[in-house]
Amino acid sequence: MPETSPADRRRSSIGARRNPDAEAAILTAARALLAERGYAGFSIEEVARRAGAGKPTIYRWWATKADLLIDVYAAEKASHMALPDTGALWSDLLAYTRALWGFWRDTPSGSIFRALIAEAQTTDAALSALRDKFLPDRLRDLCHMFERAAERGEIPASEIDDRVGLYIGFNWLHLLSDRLADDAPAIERTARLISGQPPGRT
Amino acid sequence: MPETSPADRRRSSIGARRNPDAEAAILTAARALLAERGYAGFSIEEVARRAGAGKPTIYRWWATKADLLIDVYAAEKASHMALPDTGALWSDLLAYTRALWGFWRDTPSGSIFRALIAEAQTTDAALSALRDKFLPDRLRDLCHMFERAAERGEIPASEIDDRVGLYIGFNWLHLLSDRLADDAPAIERTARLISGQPPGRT
Amino acid sequence: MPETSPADRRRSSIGARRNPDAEAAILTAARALLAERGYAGFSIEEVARRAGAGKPTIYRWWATKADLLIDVYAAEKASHMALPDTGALWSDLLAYTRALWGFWRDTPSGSIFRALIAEAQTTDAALSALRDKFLPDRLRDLCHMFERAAERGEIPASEIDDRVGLYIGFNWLHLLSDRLADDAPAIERTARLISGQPPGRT
Amino acid sequence: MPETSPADRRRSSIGARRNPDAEAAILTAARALLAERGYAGFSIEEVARRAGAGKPTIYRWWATKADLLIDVYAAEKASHMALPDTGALWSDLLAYTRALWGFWRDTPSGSIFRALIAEAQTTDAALSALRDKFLPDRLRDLCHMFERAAERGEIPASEIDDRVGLYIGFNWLHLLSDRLADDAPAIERTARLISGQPPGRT
DNA sequence: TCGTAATCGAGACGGTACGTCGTGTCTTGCC
DNA sequence: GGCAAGACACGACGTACCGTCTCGATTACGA
Repeated sequence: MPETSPADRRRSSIGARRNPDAEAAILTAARALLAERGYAGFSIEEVARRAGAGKPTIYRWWATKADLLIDVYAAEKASHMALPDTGALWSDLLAYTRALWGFWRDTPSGSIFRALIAEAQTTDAALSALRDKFLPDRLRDLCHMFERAAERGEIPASEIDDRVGLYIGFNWLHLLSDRLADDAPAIERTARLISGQPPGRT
Repeated sequence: MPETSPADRRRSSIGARRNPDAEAAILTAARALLAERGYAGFSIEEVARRAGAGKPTIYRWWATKADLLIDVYAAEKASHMALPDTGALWSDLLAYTRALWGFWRDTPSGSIFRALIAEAQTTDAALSALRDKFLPDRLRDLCHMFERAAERGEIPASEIDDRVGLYIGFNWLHLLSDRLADDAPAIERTARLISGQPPGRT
Repeated sequence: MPETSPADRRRSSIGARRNPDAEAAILTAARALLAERGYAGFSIEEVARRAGAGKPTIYRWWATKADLLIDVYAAEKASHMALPDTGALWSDLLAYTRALWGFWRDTPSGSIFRALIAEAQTTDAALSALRDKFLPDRLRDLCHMFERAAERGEIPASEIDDRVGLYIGFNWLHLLSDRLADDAPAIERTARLISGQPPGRT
Repeated sequence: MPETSPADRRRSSIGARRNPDAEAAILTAARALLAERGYAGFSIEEVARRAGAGKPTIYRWWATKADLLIDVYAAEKASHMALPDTGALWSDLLAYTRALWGFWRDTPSGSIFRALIAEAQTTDAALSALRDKFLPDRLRDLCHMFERAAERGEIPASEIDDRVGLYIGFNWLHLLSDRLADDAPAIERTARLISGQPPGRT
């Protein structure tokens, strides 16, 4: 009697369409791998191994490593980060920055994002994905915060994009150079600079 | 008569010490390779091939890829970039940014720097080098510009580091996301933001 | 009025039984593929692609690659080769060999046969098919020729099988080592050896 | 104290030249793999795994699978098969055939040879190797036997090549169709046919 | 007359192997 | 001891097929 092996839970096709189980397993495996070994240890080969998936299944749905990283990051971000609304840009920035840096430090997200940027320096497709797909999304998210500030008269509407750019650059710099310690005073000073808030006021 | 064999340009040991010819050949080859093929095509293997060097020779003198990249970038930067002194921070920034972006666009330096940052996301040694050796150098250079502005009363001395940080982040962001086009108005607006210069004045 | 959509030539099920159109399309595609790309390029995947068939349809009707190859070869051979009857074994062999080699050279049949033999070295099922189904068929065909010769007293009846074996081996050797050029004198000499015909007589 | 692990017998480079240890390990692994799993289970990947060798090392020295198979077969054959010299061609053939078939049955050599022929139907390079390198070697070996017979007057010198061809085809046919049983009477009858020896004489 | 059953095309699935590239280490033999 | 050269074990790359699966549609046939 051929007993059903307990470990025999091979995931199979569910017809001529994408299998959400496989997708989930792959994203989970990718996330875990980045958490454990960072970009250096991140390979499609190992993701496939952990997900119990075939490499072609990964390549079928994610043309480049960057596409996979973007999906992993998106899932992560959606479930963790929310834009604050404190009533003032500089305190919004303060809150958001501390949350973001913590998010980057304490979840795999920091590694994922670093991987994504590194990958973009290697592959043209990844660079395009970063520039044309990922960055605009981030920009749009953050713009809301600055638009509210503009509506409140804290900053000129014409400076929204430039200030958002400064803010993103500030965050990238600290992420990429591994300086995400929660240095509250420094973050506060920079938040004031970006929001145009003179020091001292609360 | 010592016949000059046409193919006989093998570079050999000059005794028990570093051969500067080999070093120069390696740095030159690395620079050229990054210029032609970017970080994606940059490998120790190929550098050795082009330099007519043995791989162990490279590993002997540069423990990591990042060390090699730093040397290549240093040689490059020294020979090209000078800090402007126009008498006002915002016009200093305008001039320097346009020069820097042009430098990054038109020489291999942009590729080299991108490679260095990418490498730092892969290798711990490279990350340390970037954070502890490379970044402080850049900071120090730029501080002079901002210190002069502080002396002129354009910005508070306490904000120098934060403004320099903002400025570096701004440049990194554009380099890494491949947006180095010479968009003069955008650069000018950002220069004003960073220098605290209200729009409209010259 | 049943409008004839121009692109609507999808072949569908005709009920709970084998669709002869599908079978024909698959055999045709397999034949064409072997003709164009030989055994190296012969894959079930590609056959399905060309035939516009689903892979399971192929696997349903032909358990192994060899089964498919046998069917393709059978259809091919039936339509082309006839046994000569010249009145003498050695001239029968001469005629048949030249016809066979030409057949192998000028139609896909050579490729098909080579594929079949190669496949038999990989798969046990194919080996069995070759040994127990295919080879006996060939033997039986050729035996007629030799039996007639035995009746004419050209060769002893006891040697029929051995001589047929020699003849088949001779043909296989030339097919598998890609030496099917129409070298008339060599073929004639070998035909004489196999038929026991002393040289010089006609 | 970093004790040397007992399993730490990684084979390394011995300088800029071929390492005979690696070569031997690869040939041995290839032989064993073919013995165990036949051509179906023979892959460069698995050979590398068993030999503790890198795939590039194999590809460096053997451009095609066929080249590797030829070397494995050659080593095998040299160490096992010797040409008999009984004083009569038909008994030479009898002895050699029985030895050869036994060799093919009882050592991996049969599998190796079958693999080689199969491979030649897949890859042009393998076909060339078989036709231009391997077969001529076999032919030359066997010719000696037939030349001696010609000197003794048993067969005409003009028929040597043709008879050798018949003999090789006979052996191939039986190898490829898996009929290597030691059927002494059939072998004897065929040996007589090829050697032109009338039945009954000793 | 209408379910049931087996067919069809399509294509995703987990895998294995392909042949290539780069890694960092090692050794040789010359200088 | 530095040097060019290049072999070595390793492992990732992205691709091609394998043989299995599940789908939704299309018929034929039996209840």
